[in-house]
Amino acid sequence: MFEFEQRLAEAQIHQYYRETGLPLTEVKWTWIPFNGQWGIATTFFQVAALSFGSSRGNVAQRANEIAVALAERLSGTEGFDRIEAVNGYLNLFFSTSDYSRRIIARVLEEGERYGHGQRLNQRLMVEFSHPNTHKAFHVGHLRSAFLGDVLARILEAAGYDVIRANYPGDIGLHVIKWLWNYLKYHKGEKPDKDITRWMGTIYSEAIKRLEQDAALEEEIREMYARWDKRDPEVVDCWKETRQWSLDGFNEMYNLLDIHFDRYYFNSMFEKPGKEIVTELLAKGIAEDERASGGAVIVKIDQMLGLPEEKFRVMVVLRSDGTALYATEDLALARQKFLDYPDLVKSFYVVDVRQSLHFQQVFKTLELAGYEWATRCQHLPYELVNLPGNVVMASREGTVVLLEDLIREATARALTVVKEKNRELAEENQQEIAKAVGIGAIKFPMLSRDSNKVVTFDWESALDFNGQAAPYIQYAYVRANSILRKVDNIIPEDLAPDYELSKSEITLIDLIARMSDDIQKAARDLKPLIITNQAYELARAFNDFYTQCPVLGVEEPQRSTRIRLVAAARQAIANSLALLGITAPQAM
RNA sequence: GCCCCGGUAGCUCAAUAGGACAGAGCAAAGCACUCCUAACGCUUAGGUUGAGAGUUCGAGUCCCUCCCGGGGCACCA
Repeated sequence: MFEFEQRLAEAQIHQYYRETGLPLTEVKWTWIPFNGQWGIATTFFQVAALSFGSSRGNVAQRANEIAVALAERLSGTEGFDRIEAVNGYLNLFFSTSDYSRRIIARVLEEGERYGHGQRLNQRLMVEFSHPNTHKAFHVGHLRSAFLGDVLARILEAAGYDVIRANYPGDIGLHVIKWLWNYLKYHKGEKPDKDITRWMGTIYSEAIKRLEQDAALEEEIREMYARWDKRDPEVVDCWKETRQWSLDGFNEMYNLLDIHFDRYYFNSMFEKPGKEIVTELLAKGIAEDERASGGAVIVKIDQMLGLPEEKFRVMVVLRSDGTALYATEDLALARQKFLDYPDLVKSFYVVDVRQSLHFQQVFKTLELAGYEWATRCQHLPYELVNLPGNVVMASREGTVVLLEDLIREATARALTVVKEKNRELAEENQQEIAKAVGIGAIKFPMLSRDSNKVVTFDWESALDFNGQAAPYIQYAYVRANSILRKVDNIIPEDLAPDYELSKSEITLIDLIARMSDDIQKAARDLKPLIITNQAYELARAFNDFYTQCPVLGVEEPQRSTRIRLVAAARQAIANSLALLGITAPQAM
């Protein structure tokens, strides 16, 4: 926003360094933390420390001397209202009127693109969600779905072209067990509603049956053999029932506003995976120990000549010659680069327990000579547990189903909506409840660092107060409500010619930081930077709302504030969009 | 045994590529609703950032050693 003035100041600082023989260190700007008037700041501790060379000196004192000298020299620079030196810091305060006018004008001009970066013409892939077909979808699965979706949104906003990929686990022992139970006890049945729940029920029933009677394992082996031989009955049944699961997932993805560009199915990679294993053997990277009853393995540490264990040993093919997850992951990684050779990065949003696995897969591919292997990156996240550190697992029955959570959250939101918006049509009330309920579910999973475990409990999941999505949505609604009263007619660009209050300045300040925050979130791959930003923005708006009347004040203050409200509404809307959270029109 | 991650207010979490007094929410106590929607706001209280040593002008952040918790380490995914 003030890039020009900033660069000018930078040039002058360097000029001063040259004249006084100080080292030409980079000038790093930070925001001045104080409220009231905004600006940028830089420190001179580093320069001061360097200036002493090997001899000693009082760094703090020297830093402050430099700051004072520069404050003197820069005083009067255009674009800055005030320049001061404090404790070795040089603070440059922007001219408030000019600054706020520029910010507001820019937001209103750029609209939903405000804060977004220039197109970089660099393509990325984010793989996330990867649900298992023939199983229930529970709350533990949400984290990957939300994180991946929001990362994709953030990276897009930062300027990348993003391919959103899904990798459903559509085959494997769990599917075989499911098919066995279905064909034996439920043949011909079809789910009508709540597909995913129904699929999950068939699966857990299979597990129960197998637990009760160990002899049934033989039937599972037979079923697996039939699958291997591509027995038409089994394959057809698999195809049909798999689709049910996918339909169920799609329903939920639509509800959650999550979309994919590309589906890779686990079942597609069995053969190509085995081909890669053959290749690894030919290249002498993998070792076939099947003759001695072992498996096909890659001794990664040994290949790399590492003295200590790091990547350990990866099994790439079972001793019976069948493929395992690792086999398929080798082929999947390759397929992604066959489809999109220009990928700058290929991200995998998968839980932290698979960290070693991915290191092994990527390192093995690197050893095999695939140069793109170094562009693969695992983005781990911690699990969602139940109180008492209980892991959510379908087999254990320790799960909270997504359907139930959405239903509960939406129902709770609906009672509040009905209470507060009696005059609204039922249909609109439902819509708002959905936006609020789902937003409330998403927010807590996005607002904590991905390497922190989330403990799910109903009470806090359904608590809409405080640092939560509804707070931000409410700020949006309030802004919207003011603007509706002026029929959304926004006054022409004008510079505020009254002294801005602290809450107006804070609000503008936060709006101004948006594009920095998006870039930072993209750089660090951290959605929580956006949840923090959105929350602070909402808080600043709520503060402004209570402190500054808009419609009841005289011109030109009134028009300026209407413009500010419009800019704030846009900024909040953009933040919510990045988080995949709907901004409702009323609450 | 080896590797990875966490430990910040009673609880749940922040802390911008080492930078200004470690900040929010919840819970607690009090205040506030004839005024653009109170799903809001204000005040108070609450901290030896797990412990110890180190690097630095400056450490919650970086190095080292411990303690506690979680996870991972050959044919599960």
